[in-house]
Amino acid sequence: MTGARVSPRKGEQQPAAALPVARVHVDVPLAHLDRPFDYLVPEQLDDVAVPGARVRVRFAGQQVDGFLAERVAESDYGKKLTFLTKVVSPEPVLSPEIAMLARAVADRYAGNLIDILRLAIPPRHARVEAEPPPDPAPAPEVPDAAGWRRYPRGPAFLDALRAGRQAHTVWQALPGEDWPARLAELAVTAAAGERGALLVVPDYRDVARVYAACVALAGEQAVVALSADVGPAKRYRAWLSVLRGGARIVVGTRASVFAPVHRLGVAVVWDDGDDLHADPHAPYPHVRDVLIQRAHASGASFVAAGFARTAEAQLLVDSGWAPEIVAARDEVRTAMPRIVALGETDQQLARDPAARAARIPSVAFEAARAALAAGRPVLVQVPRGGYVPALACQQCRDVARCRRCAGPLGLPSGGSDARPPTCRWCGVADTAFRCGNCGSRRLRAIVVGAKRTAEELGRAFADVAVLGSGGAEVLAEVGERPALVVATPGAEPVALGGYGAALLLDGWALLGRADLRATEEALRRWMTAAALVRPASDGGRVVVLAESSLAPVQALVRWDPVWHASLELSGRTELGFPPAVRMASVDGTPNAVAAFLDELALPASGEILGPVPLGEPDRDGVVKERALVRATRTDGKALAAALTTALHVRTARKEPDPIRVRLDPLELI
DNA sequence: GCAATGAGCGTC
DNA sequence: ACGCTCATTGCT
Repeated sequence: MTGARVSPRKGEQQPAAALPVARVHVDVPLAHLDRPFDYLVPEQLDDVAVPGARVRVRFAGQQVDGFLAERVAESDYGKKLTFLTKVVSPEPVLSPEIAMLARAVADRYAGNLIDILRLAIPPRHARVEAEPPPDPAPAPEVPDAAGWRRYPRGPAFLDALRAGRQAHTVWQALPGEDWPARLAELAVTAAAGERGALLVVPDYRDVARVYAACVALAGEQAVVALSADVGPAKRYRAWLSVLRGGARIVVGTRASVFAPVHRLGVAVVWDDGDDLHADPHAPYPHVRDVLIQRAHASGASFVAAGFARTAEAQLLVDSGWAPEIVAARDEVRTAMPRIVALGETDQQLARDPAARAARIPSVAFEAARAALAAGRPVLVQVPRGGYVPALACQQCRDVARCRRCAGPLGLPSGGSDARPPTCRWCGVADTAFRCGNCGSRRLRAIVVGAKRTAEELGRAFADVAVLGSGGAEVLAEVGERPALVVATPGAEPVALGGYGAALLLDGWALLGRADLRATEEALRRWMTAAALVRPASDGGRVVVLAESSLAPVQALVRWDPVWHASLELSGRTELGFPPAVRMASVDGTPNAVAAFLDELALPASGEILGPVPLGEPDRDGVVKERALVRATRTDGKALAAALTTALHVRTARKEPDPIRVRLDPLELI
């Protein structure tokens, strides 16, 4: 045997000569298996088993998909390794940058890496992968950015982008702003300096508008639109052209935050308060948070932009991390429509019999009539169904809050009317409610219903076309002619030349929601609609049916989103809610929640609220529960780590009842 | 004293 | 969902 070459037996595999160990992320849904596993690379697969490739491996007796993270010289596993089964494709779809980002995001949300990778990397389409890549687009010219001169710090920000300096900002767009053009200018400025740009917007209508604006400045080759709404082949082709460096500018919806843009220069989120920016699948990452994480890791600039401002964006401004870009008050006054608020007491009904039948206040009726007479469309914003009713103070209409934890009070469902109002968060009944704002002891249930008003409004203007936008049928834009455009929030079509007037009829529905973000959301939706209306000097008018003493109503009338966001943030700080603290909701069966909380090793600042019952019994008669867990922002990482560890313990023990953990959830009921 | 059977657990 | 370990059981 000495000196004899050991020839491999038939069918026996040999490991690759160099870097024979592949570290693989396997696609299994169990939390405690969220780490790389080592496999041997057979010599036949040596040249295709590249870092970032999709692979298949045998794992616990099954063939599973995975991503090859890296090739290393040896394993520290200590036992015998199995060989990779196959390399699905040598396309390096998981770049090191995205792998690091996905890991950071998974950790931030107490989730699995593989769940993030499934979101970040679209399904493969073999035929598209085989197509020859298009020629890379040349760097575009620096665009003219005169539109940014209306904002004092705007040109300086563009200078930073052009020079490739990292600069973060929170931008408040002026009413009527052609914001897709402004975002395109940011992106093309970065691209002119051979850097990439990522523009993330709430929905596909916005993608189409911003894409068109970018193409107008930089040409078709330089831009791709990423959205799950297009077919798999088209989607993978667009994504691959980003991966291969063909397109520098990406416009997309929430999953595009992970687009493998080369040399990212600027990452922008438009309207970060829109709940479409929160991914609905575990671990529920939010666009704004991911882009902040990404800007931090890659040296890119970050922009949160919108007509309104969230408390989260306000915190970025207040902390000094993202100095704001806002127009001067004079500029705001010139750009905005005339806005009036009508509370229930000021709603003098119109004299016109048809308008009286529609229960439309005369001010609103007159605004609509004047706009239609001038040949312009009128926007009517009506509420969507399905809001959770809550309790409010009879006197000042402030949402009734729990004295212990400041959660919203509601009437316990299914019981008799005699039961006292109970906190939806901590479950404590409040038998002696007293309003924190005005001291009144009387409560009222908040009622929803204004859709009929809009329908009847059509009858009041019998000879005018009524167009609907909302639900399944959403209009992108309407023309420059008289029409009543009835839309639910988020589905407002853009009007060429602007609306002549807008009637915002959903005040009670928006403000009455039993939600922490109800006022912020109301203002955001109103501003989004009101921003589509012509300036006051051009006859533009907005009527909102809500009490003018309320903070979001005042913020709308004065067009002061910054003031409202500051107020909102200080309120949340006082109450101990996000973004002032880090909070997690923990949902599951009562037993599962109790066992999970028992296992949870909270950081020093950690605190548990609840659990409280959640909704109605399911078909097994079990009422799910929700607990809220909070910690200081400094302890945010420790909180996420503690939640992750507790989840590991549960999946490792194969506990049958699942626990759902969401960090900083949008809805805190 | 030791094989046969099954529950539990890690998964490379 | 496979396949390994280890404990318990039952029989010599």
